[in-house]
Amino acid sequence: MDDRLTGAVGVELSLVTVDLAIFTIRNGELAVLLIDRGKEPFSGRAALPGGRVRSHETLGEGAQRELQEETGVDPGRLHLEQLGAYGDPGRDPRGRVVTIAHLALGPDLPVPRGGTDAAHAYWAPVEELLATPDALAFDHGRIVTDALERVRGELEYTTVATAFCPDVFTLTELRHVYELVWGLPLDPSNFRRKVTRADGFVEPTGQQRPQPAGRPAALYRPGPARLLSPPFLRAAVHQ
Amino acid sequence: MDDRLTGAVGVELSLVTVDLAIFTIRNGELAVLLIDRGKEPFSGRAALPGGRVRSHETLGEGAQRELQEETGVDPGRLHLEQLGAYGDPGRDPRGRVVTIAHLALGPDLPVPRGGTDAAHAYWAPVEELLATPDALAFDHGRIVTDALERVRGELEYTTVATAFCPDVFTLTELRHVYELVWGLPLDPSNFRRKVTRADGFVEPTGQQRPQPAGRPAALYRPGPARLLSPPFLRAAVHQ
DNA sequence: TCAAAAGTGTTTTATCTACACCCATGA
DNA sequence: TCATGGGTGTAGATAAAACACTTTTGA
Repeated sequence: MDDRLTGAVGVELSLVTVDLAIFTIRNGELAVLLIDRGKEPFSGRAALPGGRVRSHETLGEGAQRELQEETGVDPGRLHLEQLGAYGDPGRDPRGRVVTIAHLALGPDLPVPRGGTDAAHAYWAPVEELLATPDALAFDHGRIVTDALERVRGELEYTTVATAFCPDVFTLTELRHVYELVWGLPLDPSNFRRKVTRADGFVEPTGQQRPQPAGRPAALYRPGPARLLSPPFLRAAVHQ
Repeated sequence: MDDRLTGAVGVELSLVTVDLAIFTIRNGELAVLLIDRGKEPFSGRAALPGGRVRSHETLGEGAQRELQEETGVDPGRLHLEQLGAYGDPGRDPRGRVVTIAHLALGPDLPVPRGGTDAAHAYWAPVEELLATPDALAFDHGRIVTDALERVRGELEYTTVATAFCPDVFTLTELRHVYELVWGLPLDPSNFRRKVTRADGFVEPTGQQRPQPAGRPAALYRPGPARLLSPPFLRAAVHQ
């Protein structure tokens, strides 16, 4: 990322990168993966992981490769989608850099190993980050905000919430995902009804998991459906 | 768009363009603006309007400029949003070209004037286009498909449908937008109720418009709301 | 006065919300 | 047997779907 963008003035070429907003739930809060930049620009500042798209790969493949490089996790276990392109002329002081931001969701992942060019990689609580949007390098604060808004919306009409859960999970765990991402409490019994009624959202495994206290909980795995019908609306019309 | 992308191999630079899927409703059907390409590659094939992003402008500004160049319409009257980035290595035979596809919606626009590098520009019915997805150059068939799916979804939970209407419109005209985009009939009375109940969707002007036959219709203008609450769900659970 | 399109009302049905209540387990 | 969390049932409010019905105009 350090090469000077020698002005290809006539042809107006750009450097194209992918950046990743990788969310997970750790210690009961929503967290995003950050790296501490070891190089200029923004040396010492926190940033989203990312890197150049190589000439032979698609944008999605580039994002998947960076994802694996930064987290060391099998990308097949993560939900990955494109968020959007960010290309304001001033967003990178080195010159024109257009980044294709991606959004990844995963279960509580192992502490990431340091990426190739990343000195440190660590999970940062999203809540703190939103309070100080300029804490991140480039326009990455904006990207995190947009990514979070995307996730909040997608929980309403898709089944991606299961991407935050391990292979098998309880309905209480799934409800915690909604409560943490939306930042509001949900009625346990109504949530259970909606999830089990929605076709293909979750499938019972037939197994149970003992709890620290109380009745053991039934375990479920993700179902085949990607879209949620009917959707879960987070804020009904409340006059 | 004709310059050879002389391989900047070491630095892997890309040409960044914007492409526009501009939808309107003409003659009772949904139409998208196409141009006939006059140059290689895909000379003679139809394509979406678009062009290079200039070094000083944001992606949105580039899209807005292309929009004005192709349609000659004040961009303030159109709804414009980013759709997504398309950058598969093989999508342009000249080399790596990443395009940031945008989506624009507008009322029945004047027949577009030919753009700068576009021999012809014309409105093509979307329905015919979907039947022959390979009719378009590059991956533009895919972009049109994705754009249409985006519009269909946004009608459910936003107020963008008014972007298809002129400054003032009747509720029947607004309903026709939904019916055309979704491709299914809606109950007029229930539609009316939902629209007028939804806060900030439309505002009555107090005026009326005589109809070719029957009672004159009340005229409305777009309201201030951008999000629709509660949303309009197109296909309820019909087990 | 008739046709046509706008606009209102009503009935039925489904769904959401809130909350009471029961179940299964460990201590 | 008690506390704890999982899980079920139910009554009232709210909204959606279907469709009958009324209103207003031009011919």
